[in-house]
Amino acid sequence: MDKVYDHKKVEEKIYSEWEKKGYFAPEINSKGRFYSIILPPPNANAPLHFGHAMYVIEDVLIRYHRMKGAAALWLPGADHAGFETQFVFEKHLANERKSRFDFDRGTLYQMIWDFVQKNRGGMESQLRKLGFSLDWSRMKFTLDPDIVAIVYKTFKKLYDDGLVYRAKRLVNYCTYDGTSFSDLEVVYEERKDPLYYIKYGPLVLATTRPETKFGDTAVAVHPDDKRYKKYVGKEIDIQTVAGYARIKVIADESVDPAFGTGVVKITPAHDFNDFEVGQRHNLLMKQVIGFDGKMNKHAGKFEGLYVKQARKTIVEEMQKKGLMEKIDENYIHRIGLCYKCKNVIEPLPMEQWFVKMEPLAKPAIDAIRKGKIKIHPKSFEKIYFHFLENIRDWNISRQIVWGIRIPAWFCEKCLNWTVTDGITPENCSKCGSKKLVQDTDTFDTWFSSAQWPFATLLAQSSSKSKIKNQKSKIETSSDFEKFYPTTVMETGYDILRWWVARMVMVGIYATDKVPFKNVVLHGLVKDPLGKKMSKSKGNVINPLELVDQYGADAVRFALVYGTALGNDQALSYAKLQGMRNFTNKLWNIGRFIEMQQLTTDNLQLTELNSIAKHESDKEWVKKVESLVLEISRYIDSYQFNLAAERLYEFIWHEFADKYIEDIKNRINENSFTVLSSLFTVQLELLHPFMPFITEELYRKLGVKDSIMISSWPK
RNA sequence: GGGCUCAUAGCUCAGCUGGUUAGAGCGUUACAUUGACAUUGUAAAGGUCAGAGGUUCGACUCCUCUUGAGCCCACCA
Repeated sequence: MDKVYDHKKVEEKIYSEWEKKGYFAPEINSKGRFYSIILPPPNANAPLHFGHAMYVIEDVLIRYHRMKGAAALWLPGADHAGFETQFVFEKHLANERKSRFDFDRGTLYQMIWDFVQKNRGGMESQLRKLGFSLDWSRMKFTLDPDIVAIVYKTFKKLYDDGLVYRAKRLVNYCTYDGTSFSDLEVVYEERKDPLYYIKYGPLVLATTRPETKFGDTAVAVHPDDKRYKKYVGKEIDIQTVAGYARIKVIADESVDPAFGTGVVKITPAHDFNDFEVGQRHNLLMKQVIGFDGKMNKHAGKFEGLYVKQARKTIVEEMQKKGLMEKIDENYIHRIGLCYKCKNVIEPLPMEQWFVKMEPLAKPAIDAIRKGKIKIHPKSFEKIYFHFLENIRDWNISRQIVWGIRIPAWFCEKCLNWTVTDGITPENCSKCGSKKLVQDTDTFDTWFSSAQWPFATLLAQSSSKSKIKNQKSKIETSSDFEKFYPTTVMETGYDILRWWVARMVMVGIYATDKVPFKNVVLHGLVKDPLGKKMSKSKGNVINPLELVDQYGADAVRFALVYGTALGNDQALSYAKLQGMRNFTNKLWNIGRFIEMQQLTTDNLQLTELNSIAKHESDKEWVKKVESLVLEISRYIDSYQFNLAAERLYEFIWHEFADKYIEDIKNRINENSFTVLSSLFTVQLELLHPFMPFITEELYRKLGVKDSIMISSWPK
């Protein structure tokens, strides 16, 4: 054995051997326990970031339960990441001075498909380098035909149950990216903007958006506001930059009498609150801003101006005409931005597909309350409940091509929509006309992601059953029956609402079962200075570079060591180095044992108990016995940091520093058997965390061909 | 406005349902070591566990408040 452990010599070789031997595939006909985790599918198009390296927690669980005898499935997948990917692709196009509008839908889709296929393997090989024991034979992609078929079925079911509806509502629209977004995809930023006090006939109102005044269909005051009581219900004459107009004054509870002058203009087509006021008072919706971000024909001479320009021009004109009472230049408010391109989100009225969330949210809330699903750490339950108890309907259509196209056809004759489970209909379901046009929109990526646990397993079942028909009858059980609900859903807490909550809702709806029994949430990995890693800050660290430098085992161990579940951590080079040193320590314990040149059987703890002769040896057997219990308990309770810390402490500072030093002077065959067997046990305990070096030492010491076929010590 | 998390040795952090002298890594100091390992060992210094109050026989650990840091949600025209 070399004096120093070199991970580069072993990791890749070992992983490919494991994969070849099929160690990662669970025994589907097992009579024992089934254990399953679905990997949160990384973006197929992007390299892994440090958050993905945290999936080491899943590998720890899978390897642990596999060793304990469960048929343990860890199913990998890749996400098409609809908008994210199209966004990247469009940047790519822009570099070539092209845009998506230069291509027809089919061509564009094919181009993105090729683009993604080119990049796709990267992510998969990175997962391998991290040592993740994923069952690659069950790999799934969100755009696989069998997955798409399931997504369609769910959509159809939702539609048939009246939970999907199409409506003209205000949506969060990014005029730069040309698509609408869900509420979660809007980020807010505090800004200082002018607050304009505009004269409206006898009234004065305050607004930050004078350019939308062409879309005003009412003026509102609070019902109890004495100042304006006499106007309520009446129409007032106002002078505007475009001439004279009449507008209705209404009373609505939502108006805050203390804000500005207590008078608000109501623009139902361009403000979420105004839209609701408009619904209550039956107001007209008048759209004055187009999807291109420019003022439309209702803005008169301002038509064609971008919102910003229009605002400036209108303000100037109002000032000239004496319609501007005053301007408060220091008004601070928060405005919604596109999470991706950071342009201002424009609330625009648009026909979209929505999912009614309340009926879905209720069972999802119950599932946690009744303990059918447990969230670890528990403190995240509050966030979960808060989201579901205040949930709003989900806009699931996106105006992009990269994704699953919505299976809905519009009838040009009767204007009705025909929804199918994916099959192109020949006739309109209402009037029978053949003049059908498919919706050009695609699903929000998260709509398919929300179905991931059952979709992946159901898709596996169908392909498996095909094999079944051809071959034998042994394969009576499908993946879905065996592995659903999955045991654990492990992911970053930052997507608890985006993903986890939606999986629970859609999962229960589609399958009548919770999609998983436990939610395990890890924290964010930040840069060494404690700042969030982001491309724009330029502080992104590639996990694979560190794997290369310190070894996968060291990186894995560093990520779980010293950070309690759900807490963020700053990457630390000192820690990585420390963990790399730990691998070397292990290596040298192995080397010490090898150098004794004594052959020995590797005995189980129970056997050691009876053969150990020396008092001290007996004690160490007991110590390791209780270590086994301790580590098991820590893993069972998702306290991975404690398991790692304890193993580190014990192996290095107790076993190596004390026991080995003690035994050096009195080595004999009996003691040696105890020592080396105990080391084997420790390797087994460590294996879920550090799969490579434990395997290499196992082989070097001649315990077995592979640690993958050994079981958790008892 | 609401919520969550965190404040423990110089630095980075552990410390489960309250119970012996509060722990680790890195760093620091002294010594040792060509002997499994310098990616080493032994030893040492270093903390009134943010502050105040409360519950308790007993609190770093539970409760309340205060201060400070970070994050999330909502959103006011």
